[in-house]
Amino acid sequence: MISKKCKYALKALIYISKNNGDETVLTSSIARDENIPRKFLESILRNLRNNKILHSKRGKKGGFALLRDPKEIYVVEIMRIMDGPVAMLPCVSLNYYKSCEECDEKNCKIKGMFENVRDKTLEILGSTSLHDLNQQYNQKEAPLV
Amino acid sequence: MISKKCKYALKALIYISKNNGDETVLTSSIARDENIPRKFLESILRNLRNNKILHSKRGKKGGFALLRDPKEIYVVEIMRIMDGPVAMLPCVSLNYYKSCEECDEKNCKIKGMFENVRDKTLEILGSTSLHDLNQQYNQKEAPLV
DNA sequence: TTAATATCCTACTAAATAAGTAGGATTTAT
DNA sequence: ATAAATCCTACTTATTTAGTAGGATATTAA
Repeated sequence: MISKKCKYALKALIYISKNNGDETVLTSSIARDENIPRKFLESILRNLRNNKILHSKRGKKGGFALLRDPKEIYVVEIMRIMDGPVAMLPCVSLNYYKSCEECDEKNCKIKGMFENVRDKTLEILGSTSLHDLNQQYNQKEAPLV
Repeated sequence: MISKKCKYALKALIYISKNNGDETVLTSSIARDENIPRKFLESILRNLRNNKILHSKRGKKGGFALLRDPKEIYVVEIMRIMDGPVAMLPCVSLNYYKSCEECDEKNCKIKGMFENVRDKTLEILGSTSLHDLNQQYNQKEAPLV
């Protein structure tokens, strides 16, 4: 499971992508339309700004906007910022590797399988952008060209 | 990330599969060889017994054994027992479905992608058995026949 | 220049989950 | 009878999750 924080982040970014003229988007608009607690959302957006996904403008007529083209912001990047590792085992994480300590990694019987899960997961999360999600992403087994 | 409890369960079951003659296997042997705290492991094994994965024998010469052929116990079943849902969103879980409440499921922009992740993940976890894991599972992109 | 409107920042809280530990009751083989 | 197991309940401690509270700071526009 991803955290609510992470889900809120994705929803908020999709919202900002959609309303992305030269205008910035208000925290309060996102909070209202997406049913996200405003103060909680504030801290999420500030976190995304600290991680160079958003930029912000303070004061009246302020708000948030994307720093990059929505076609170049991939879901996996957001998930790593918000929740950390995507992998199911610490010893299999590409970005947050940690040894399992109690087990002998060379002879671990479950590592291979979870590497496989990680790869399949990253194929999707690493190739789906905010732009894709706004296009009503849907590509079950047969991707439309 | 899966919990340590879940990882311990998998390691223990693989261990039991391996040592599976007519003999039962002792909690203490597993705990020693796999570096798992014994009392913690005890409760894990009892949980697996309650869920019809293991049967147990009390008293001297007691221990645990599989109730089924290791070829017919799939990783996904163990993960669901120990950690609950495999999916990344409650509204996308096959076995633990829950609405997201704050969002309109019909028009959710992230649901489709996470259904996809779920399907790819289940393809692996639902087809890998304890027997497979004992055969030093490894099938990156090119599965050996 | 002042009022309104935003983001920014720190600290706090409450509930749930994770990862165990403690201590003994019960059962079984010898 | 005794030793060796599992069984069971309750407790603990730390971490994470999901926020809330209260104001400081910056910006715009009248």
